[in-house]
Amino acid sequence: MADSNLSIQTDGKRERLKNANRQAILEAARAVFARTGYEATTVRDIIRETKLASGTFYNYFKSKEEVFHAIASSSAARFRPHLRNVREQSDGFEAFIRGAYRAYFQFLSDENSEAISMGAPHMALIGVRVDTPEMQAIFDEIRTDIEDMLALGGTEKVDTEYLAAAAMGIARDIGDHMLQRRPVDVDGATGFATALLLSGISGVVGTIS
Amino acid sequence: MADSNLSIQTDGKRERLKNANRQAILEAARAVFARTGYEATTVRDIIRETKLASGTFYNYFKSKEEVFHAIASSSAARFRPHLRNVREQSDGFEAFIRGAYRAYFQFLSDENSEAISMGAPHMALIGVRVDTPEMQAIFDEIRTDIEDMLALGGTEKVDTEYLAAAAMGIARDIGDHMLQRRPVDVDGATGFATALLLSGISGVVGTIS
DNA sequence: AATGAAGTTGACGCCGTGTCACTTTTGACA
DNA sequence: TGTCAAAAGTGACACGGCGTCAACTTCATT
Repeated sequence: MADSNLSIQTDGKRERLKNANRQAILEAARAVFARTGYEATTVRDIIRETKLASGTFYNYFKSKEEVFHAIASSSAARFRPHLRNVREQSDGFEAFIRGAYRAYFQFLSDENSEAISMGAPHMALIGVRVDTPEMQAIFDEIRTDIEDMLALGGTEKVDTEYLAAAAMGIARDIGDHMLQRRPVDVDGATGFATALLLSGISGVVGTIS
Repeated sequence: MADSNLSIQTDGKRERLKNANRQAILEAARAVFARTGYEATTVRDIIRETKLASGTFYNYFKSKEEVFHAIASSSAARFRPHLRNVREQSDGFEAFIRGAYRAYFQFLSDENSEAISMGAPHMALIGVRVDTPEMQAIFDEIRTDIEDMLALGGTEKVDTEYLAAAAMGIARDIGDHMLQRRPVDVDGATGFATALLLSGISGVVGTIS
């Protein structure tokens, strides 16, 4: 048969080119969104930053919205390994929570460092709430982590969905405010969020509505 | 002079008409956003739901984005009195927090009741994060409330900006999840958020980064 | 009733979108 | 190395939403 070396071949000029183009579009989109703001940018604005023609854009993405989701997804995908590290290296619940918050705030700071150094002209991508499958996956992962950890502790039942939601809500909003301050203080945000959540949990254990 | 009855006159067919038109556009926009989703709706879609011509839209709003902000602002503006009631009628910090969360979750439930009963086809307006001056005002109000209440208790210094941010982050995310559950349980969400925040605060008092 | 100001109307020009027929590039096979 | 089909790139074009504006209608004032 002809499937000796089908499917995923990273070699071959074709594949490399396709990959490079996709990356070029993503990078251009990232830059333009940051500079111009999501609403105001057009597909042409994005493609103009690359060497490609307008039609080529549509070989890779269906619309500007899809590029945006791809960026958000890749952002979430890049975060997951950090979270995995934290989970594996943490000894106990408190360490996990602290590590997860630190990882998130650090990640946020890194991802927005460009926008921060530019004085955040369009506040980059923060403030835009996205709900991709990747995001959902992270939520589920965190919820499961919390469930596992609390189960180990032999504590009573908790509404882990609400708890995970609250943990992420805290992260999101404190993160936004952290990015507004100069200098950006990852440790401060981490300490605050961790202390708040850990103390808070003791209040909701046994409070399954 | 002719300024006997200038400025704000609610009577007069002219004023009434203008007001009615503005309301009609807002209501139509609300409906179309809920049905079609924000991104997909066009100004024409909105105006088609009214008896007005396309050009008239622009006598009232600069763009679809501006209508959206007006809706969000009015939503926030309608919430503020509830918050004021809570503040005035609450005796002590705990009562205030609980009252504020209950007011918010109840408000959220009411505002989205239409979308909820329709099975939330486009999840209405939730999931879209807006940052209008009205929203900012609510944030400031809550932050000030927290500062005042904590000062009365004679507690140590707290990073009230982060605390207010966390309080609102908790509200937002738990609120979103509350709306996904059937039946929508305002009391459950209120209890959870209140318990979490109140216990959590004891962890951050004295933790000013 | 007359008049001007305020508000409405919808056709129009502009511009971004997404498509598609055509061209160029790539890699398989001889 | 030359041939060829499949894959990818290109940009002109038709379509549709946007915002404007000159003409028109309604309102309020004298």
